[in-house]
Amino acid sequence: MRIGRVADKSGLSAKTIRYYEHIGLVRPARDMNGYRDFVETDVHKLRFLARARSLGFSIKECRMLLSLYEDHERASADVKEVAQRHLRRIDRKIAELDGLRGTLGRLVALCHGDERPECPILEDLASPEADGDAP
Amino acid sequence: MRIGRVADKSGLSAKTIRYYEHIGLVRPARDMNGYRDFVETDVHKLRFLARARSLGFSIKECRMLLSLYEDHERASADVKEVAQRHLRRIDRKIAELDGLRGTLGRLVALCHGDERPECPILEDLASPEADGDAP
DNA sequence: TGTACGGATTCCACCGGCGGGAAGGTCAAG
DNA sequence: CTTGACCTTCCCGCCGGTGGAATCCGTACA
Repeated sequence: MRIGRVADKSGLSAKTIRYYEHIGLVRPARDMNGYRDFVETDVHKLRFLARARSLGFSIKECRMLLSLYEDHERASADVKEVAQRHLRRIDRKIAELDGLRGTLGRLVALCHGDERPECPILEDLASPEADGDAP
Repeated sequence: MRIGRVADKSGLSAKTIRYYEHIGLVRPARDMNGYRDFVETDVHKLRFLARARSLGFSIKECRMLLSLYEDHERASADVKEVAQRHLRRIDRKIAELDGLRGTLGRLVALCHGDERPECPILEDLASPEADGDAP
């Protein structure tokens, strides 16, 4: 199967699939003419990768998950640990963004947003003494 | 004032400050010996940039905010729009991460995390038919 | 037979926002 | 005179690809 078809079936772009081969995530065979020749297991792998990436796992984590997937002697604890680490990272990121949203939301609410130059947003940026929470 | 001192005062690294000069955010003078020579307004600008970056604004947005800051004829509406766009971006990102956390959290909860190879996480990655929400 | 076209190949460059580190210049203290 | 703390420029690398150029391959059609 050629790369275009695989792209359609996996949901990844041909570019991305070539990149994944480049970094060793898949190893498709080659035809006489030099074209990549993917078999079903390659497609399956690529779908796995697409799904894992869509859940926010890094390439490195995808590599680990893939090798766990292919290791039928694996312990589910190992998989779970990878996922939990990612979950904690997501939680940290959400907390960080929530903080930003709070601060920024307060500033935006304070700004009149009219033709005048006075602007609490710029004032905060220019002198971030406090957090804007003070009474 | 030399770059090390400015780094301390602004909270940015010397590397970052050089980079900001490179992309035209600051234009410090130079001493006879070639060293950058920052004045107070440079430091002020850099603190402004550090604060804006810490709120998650992109470099491009920082550039806009800085030019609005320096334009005393500005309309606060323009500043507010930049901030609101960023706010919406943050909200989208949070929503996305919340979705990931939901899916991933369910999968992690389902996984026994023991020595056995059975693993709902890998099963989902291998065949993402549904979202895991179906009864 | 020519040729037009869709798809494939390679390679190089670029994105943001820096960080690391090499190779060297400058200056004050000891 | 040397040490050490600075400073300079320069290029490479990170992540996870994307875009584009130049070049093949194979088929369909005139």
